[in-house]
Amino acid sequence: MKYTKVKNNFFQDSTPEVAKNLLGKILVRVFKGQILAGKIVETEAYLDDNDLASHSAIGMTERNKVMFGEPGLAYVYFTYGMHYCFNVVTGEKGKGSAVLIRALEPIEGIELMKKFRNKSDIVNLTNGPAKLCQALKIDKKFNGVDLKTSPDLFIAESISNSTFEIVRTTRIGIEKSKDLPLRFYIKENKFVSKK
DNA sequence: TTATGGATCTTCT
DNA sequence: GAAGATCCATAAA
Repeated sequence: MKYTKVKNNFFQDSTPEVAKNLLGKILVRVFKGQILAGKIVETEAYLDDNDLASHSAIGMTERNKVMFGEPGLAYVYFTYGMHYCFNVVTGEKGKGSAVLIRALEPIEGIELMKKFRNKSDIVNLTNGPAKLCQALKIDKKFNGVDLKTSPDLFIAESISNSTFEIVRTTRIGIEKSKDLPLRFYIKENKFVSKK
């Protein structure tokens, strides 16, 4: 296999730590034998404590229960009547914390991504949480899937050892807990959704 | 180039 | 019945 999955304990660290460590890693999706892969360039942490913007802040519900599951699960939710967003469950089981993947840099399967997105410009393929779900055909079927064992959706180690600068700032697209510095992205990367 | 509003539907109150 | 971890087309400047 060209892509090597990250270790099982990768997801157990504190949520901001995992959010930071996810930068540069590869999100791999296998669709009907074809590989769709992208480098993770932007993430946001959603905590279990003192974070009103997190879905888990209201306690466990039918919608967010996956967030309270074991680290390494995929939490995929539907929002705004038309969009999916993809998260990775982190930290301790039962707490309710996760990392939202906000943007990717396409690596492989770009033609298929263009087809799914109905767009031709590469930058617009995966530079947003709902866009990357559309490009990789991630929908609610993946909610609760274990990224540690799933053959068709997982996180892989970085391909090159190239270093990059990480920017840490406040999250976007939310109304509560806006002041928490829980958004991470790769500096100077044009696939980041917003500066 | 920035601002604004519409799409569209699940979940929770 | 209201809001939402968004995106896109269109309008205004």
